[in-house]
Amino acid sequence: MGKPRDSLIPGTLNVLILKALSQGALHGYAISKWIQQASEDVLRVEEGVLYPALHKLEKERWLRAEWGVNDTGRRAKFYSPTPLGKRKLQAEVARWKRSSQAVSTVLDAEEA
Amino acid sequence: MGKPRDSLIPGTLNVLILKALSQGALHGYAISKWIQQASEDVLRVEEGVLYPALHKLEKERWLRAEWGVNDTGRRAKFYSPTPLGKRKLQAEVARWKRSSQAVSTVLDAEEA
DNA sequence: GGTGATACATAGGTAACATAGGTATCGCCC
DNA sequence: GGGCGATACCTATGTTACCTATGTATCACC
Repeated sequence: MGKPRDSLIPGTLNVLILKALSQGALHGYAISKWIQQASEDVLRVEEGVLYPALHKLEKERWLRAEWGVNDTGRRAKFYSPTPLGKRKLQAEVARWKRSSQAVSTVLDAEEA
Repeated sequence: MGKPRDSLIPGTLNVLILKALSQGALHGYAISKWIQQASEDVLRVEEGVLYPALHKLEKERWLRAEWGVNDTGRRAKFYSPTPLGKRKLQAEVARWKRSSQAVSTVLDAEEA
């Protein structure tokens, strides 16, 4: 089962979730759609991956969750970042930039 | 206090190895050093991670291995890419660019 | 003869993602 | 009123891939 990692780059899901919530609370399904649209359909987060990740982030107090109602009247669990989560977003974005830049530098290297 | 060093981005090791070998055969230890230097010391590949990865790539016929002697006269196992490995390098570089660009696009998106 | 660098290797643990299922509501169309 | 797709949540299991620790051996150097 757990085959090639095609869709997501492992290790990036948490920061993508935090980024999705940086503009305001969203429920899980909307987070998934937001990431998909913001990435112009390159990134897809399957629900079986998203929900366990949200539960873990809530448990670690990066996010807090609250049941509510969406704009069409349906029940949904809305997530928003805690202060810790906001700090983590900044740190994780910086880490991504540093590491991904390093990888790109290596892959662009004109070998000597 | 050197530069901050992060663990590898999961899924990038194979392509980094292939890139290291794109200009000619190298032995394992030299691959590790090459990646470290090409990334300006940001990326570091521990030996316990590198050697199993090399064995796997050899088994999957991305690489072939040959025992030889390095320039100081020591025995070492030299790896070089197979034709399959060369195709995989191109494909993996393209996949990395596409996916990493998508992540960066999302993380750079305007916030509220 | 002790230390550090080179060079290879395996073992055990964990985190993360992929896949596959499951429940339930709602709107729409036939 | 039955079927279907979209929305919205959830869990269970499999597998990969990396992390850490540990081991062997050679060689240069002081």
